[in-house]
Amino acid sequence: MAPGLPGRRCGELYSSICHIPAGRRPIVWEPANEAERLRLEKLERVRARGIEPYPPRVRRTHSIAEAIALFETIEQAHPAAGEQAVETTPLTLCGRLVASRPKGKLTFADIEDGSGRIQVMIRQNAVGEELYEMFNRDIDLFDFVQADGVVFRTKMGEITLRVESFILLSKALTQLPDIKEQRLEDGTIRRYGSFTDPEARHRQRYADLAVNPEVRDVFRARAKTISALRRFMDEAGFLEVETPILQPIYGGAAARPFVTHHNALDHDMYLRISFELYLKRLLVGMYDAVYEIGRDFRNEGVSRKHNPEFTQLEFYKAYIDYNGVMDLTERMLGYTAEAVTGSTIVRFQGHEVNLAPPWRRISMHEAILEYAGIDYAAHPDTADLYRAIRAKGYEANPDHKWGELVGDLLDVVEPNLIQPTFITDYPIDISPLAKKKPGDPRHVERFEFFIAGLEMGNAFTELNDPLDQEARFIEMGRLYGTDSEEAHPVDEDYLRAMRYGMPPNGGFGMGIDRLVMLLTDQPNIREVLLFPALRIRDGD
RNA sequence: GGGGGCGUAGCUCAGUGGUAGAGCAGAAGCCUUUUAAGCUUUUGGCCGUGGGUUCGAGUCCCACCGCCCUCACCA
Repeated sequence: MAPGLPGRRCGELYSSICHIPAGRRPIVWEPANEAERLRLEKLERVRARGIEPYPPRVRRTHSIAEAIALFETIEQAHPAAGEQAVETTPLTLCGRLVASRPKGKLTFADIEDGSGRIQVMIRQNAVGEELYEMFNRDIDLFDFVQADGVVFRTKMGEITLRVESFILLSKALTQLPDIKEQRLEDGTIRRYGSFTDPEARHRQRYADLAVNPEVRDVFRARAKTISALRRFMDEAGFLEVETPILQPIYGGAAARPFVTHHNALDHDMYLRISFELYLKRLLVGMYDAVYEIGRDFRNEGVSRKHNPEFTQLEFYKAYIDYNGVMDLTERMLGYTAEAVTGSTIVRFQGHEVNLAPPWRRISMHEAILEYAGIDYAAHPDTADLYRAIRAKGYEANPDHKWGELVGDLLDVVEPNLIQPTFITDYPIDISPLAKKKPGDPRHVERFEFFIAGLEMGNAFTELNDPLDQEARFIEMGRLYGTDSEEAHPVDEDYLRAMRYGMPPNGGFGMGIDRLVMLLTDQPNIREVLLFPALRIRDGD
């Protein structure tokens, strides 16, 4: 905030407290509005009462969920208590004040911690006039408090902490968006007020999480997803490894990298765009099955399905081909869906999909014939295929190679692939790391799989012929040679590794963010990233 | 990068070229079993930023910034 605007007085006050020389005042927070100014005044008033608003010591005997469970256990053990009040022994709870209903010398409020929410009852008689006044005058919504008391059930049937005393744990100087909840007869909760602006929610995710419990649930599901995948891989006999994120040569995908610079070594480095080439080196090193879960970085546009950094699972397993990878994929996702949602049947944006194996397997040729009505095998000439695509009314890039035109047709197919589907056997010129299909020089043993119209992952029978691989790298380099931005460097060390002998193997890569989108029914990747990439903006 | 939409109080949103509004939050008062508490009173605005048209712009025009959708890009 610029000097001279309202609230400056408080900034000056803080400057003087901090002994900042005049003219050298650093950036000091100043209240942005009347509500914040009043909160700052309250903080000073609390200090004036001789109370530290951010005390170093906390005591908590139970989480809120534990306290409620404890009460319910006691209540069930004394069913004949009748009119006799049932209550717990004294305990201490901590949490954020999220609702307050003062009624004269009695106040009902709600506090919330990470485990849940409970009503607290504060009576002037119980806590004394001074504390009671402080609670109503100086404690605001969203402050953190610690409260001692016993848990009982009110006349209205609400499990409640009857407060004997309390202390302020942390003063909130900025108000969060206020959201009220009404519990209906059937137990559902109706909410009033909302914090929904996606920009504000993503730039200030902490506020989003603080007031929107369902957003917290999304990231719990994300954590469960990753831990289920890891459990599945571990139990399937895979070794979890970590490979370099900072790489001297990037590869394994056709994406533009982020470039950075190592000062001491004085050379440029790249943030990885895939794990592939490092993980396959490990098969040369005689691990039979490896996987990695981690972040990839691609310097491309952002969209509903793309974030510049995203989380990927890749695995490579010796002595299987892409058919074996499909078997593993089905089982892995069925297992993960079950672990996260309790069922293999998942609802996503109005669709109901069943992730239980087996999934449909259909070749790219058949899929394009079925959904785009084009028999691309009947058009082996690039210009001919281009005309056939245009004749059907689809867009096509005239500069694309034959295999790229085929790949483009997948965009027509994709929205139709609602139930989990493996699309198999891709054109070779868009698949430089996959092994050729026997007896078919134009295709490789590769599949991608789609669920609810989303492309989820990519896998092949991995190419382990070092000379074929070298030829493909050179072809790639020639292809992209005209465009330095997309030039693909030849990874000589990777070729050397292959020349030592690489076992036949099947490899797999999957975007975990998209899987979380599917399992949490979120249509936008930003909703499953805690801090999605946003343009830098003043003040954020 | 192209096309479309949006940007007004802390939050969610109204607003016809003519005095900037509502609900909730906030403040003051009353209230000892409330629970979206209630009743009374009330504070709060660079209408994204900068130009322009006009007697007069939140509103119309242009540019820029940001967000959303979409296309392109993206194995």
